[in-house]
Amino acid sequence: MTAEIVRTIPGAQKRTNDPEGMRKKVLDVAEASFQEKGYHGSSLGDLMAAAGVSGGALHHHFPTKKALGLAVIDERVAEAVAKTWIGPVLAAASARDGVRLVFEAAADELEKQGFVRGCPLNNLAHELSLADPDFRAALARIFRAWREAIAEKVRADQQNGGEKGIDPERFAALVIATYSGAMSMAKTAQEATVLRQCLAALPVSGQPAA
Amino acid sequence: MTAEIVRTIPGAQKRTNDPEGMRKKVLDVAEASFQEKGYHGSSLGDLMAAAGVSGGALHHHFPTKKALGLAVIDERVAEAVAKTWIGPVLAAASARDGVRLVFEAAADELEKQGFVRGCPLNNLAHELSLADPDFRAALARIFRAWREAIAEKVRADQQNGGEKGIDPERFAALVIATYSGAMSMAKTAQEATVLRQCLAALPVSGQPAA
DNA sequence: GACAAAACAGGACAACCGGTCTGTTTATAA
DNA sequence: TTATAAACAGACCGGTTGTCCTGTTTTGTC
Repeated sequence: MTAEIVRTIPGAQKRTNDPEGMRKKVLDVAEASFQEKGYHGSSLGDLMAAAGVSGGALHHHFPTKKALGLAVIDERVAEAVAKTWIGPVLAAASARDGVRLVFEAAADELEKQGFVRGCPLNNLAHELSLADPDFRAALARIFRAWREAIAEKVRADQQNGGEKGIDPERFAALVIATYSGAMSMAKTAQEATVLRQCLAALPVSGQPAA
Repeated sequence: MTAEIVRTIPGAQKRTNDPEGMRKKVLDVAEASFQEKGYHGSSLGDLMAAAGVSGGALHHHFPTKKALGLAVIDERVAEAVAKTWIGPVLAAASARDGVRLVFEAAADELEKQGFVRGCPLNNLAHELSLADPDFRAALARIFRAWREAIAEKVRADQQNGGEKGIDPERFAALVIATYSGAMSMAKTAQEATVLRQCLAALPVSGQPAA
């Protein structure tokens, strides 16, 4: 054992001018393109050009287009739902408050951008759920985690004496369905007002009346 | 003016063994395929084979694939929404009753089939809204007609002394968004229970509580 | 029957897509 | 230094797609 001490961690290679790896760049471009043009509407050639990546590099990190799609779903879409929905709801004073905050934040964001791309999860769910069982399973997992997080928040509120008289599972289903459908309508109409209308009609405001 | 009286209407020709026209056959096949495999996922070759139509015939009735897509949206999807939603709601005793009936009918149908294809309008809306302005406009028209029909039913109920305390526009937005989102979740989970959960959480039952 | 236009049939084509293949560079370990 | 394998580069190929083009048949009009 006259060899020197290893000074680099095996498996953690870094490129000269690419400290974070080319894989991340591809995922960034793919995530954006899948949302705007869909999975089938995004060709690998387009992604390669947009990311500045050669065909060999892309094939090295993602052997097939399906592998890239699954990576986007598992790593990016799931993270987006966790960041924009699950986190804020769990951090809010109550489930109802959290839902209202997220709806308002989403509407504000859409109006600020002036362009509605839709919900990443729903966009891919519609296109890929019936096309491939693996895609469907990956998307269903995200929906389930989303629902369970909201339902669990309601149960926690109820143990603290709040949110009486509502069914956790039903509330979670209603909230997610309404949000998804409202984003679908907003995307088609290219207008965010329907999101605020749905929020006002939901039983999360002062007067739950529709 | 010695000519005889015309005895046939110009432009209303009929084929020998095709009394209803080949155009209808193509629309039937395209409508079904677009819903299951999407617009981009349905190749003209597949449609030609499924409909038993030659390329020349298809090109004669629909010069481009986009023309076929617009025809499916304008003639079939709009009609489907009118038949399964607008009609039953207008015929019901009240808007709330109508919504509940349609939700239950949809859930029954899904459970009977054992397979969830999703809402035709939403499926195409997600795939085509951002892809083409003409598609988006056609789909937005259907959404708008859907919303206005439900809102108008609520207003009619209110003039008859019912459905007090609810905003017609908000109610319509909530109902359609919830239905669309619930169908999206049902499609991804391949299960119809979420539809019944959303119905129970909607303010159309005896106890509107979520 | 003669003529014109619509309604089809079916092949051909250029463009594109996803995947594969063979090199070349770079980093790690001995 | 040298061996080794990962990280890329870039050309290539078979298959598919949407569209177009040229014939042939049917339908309606004079």
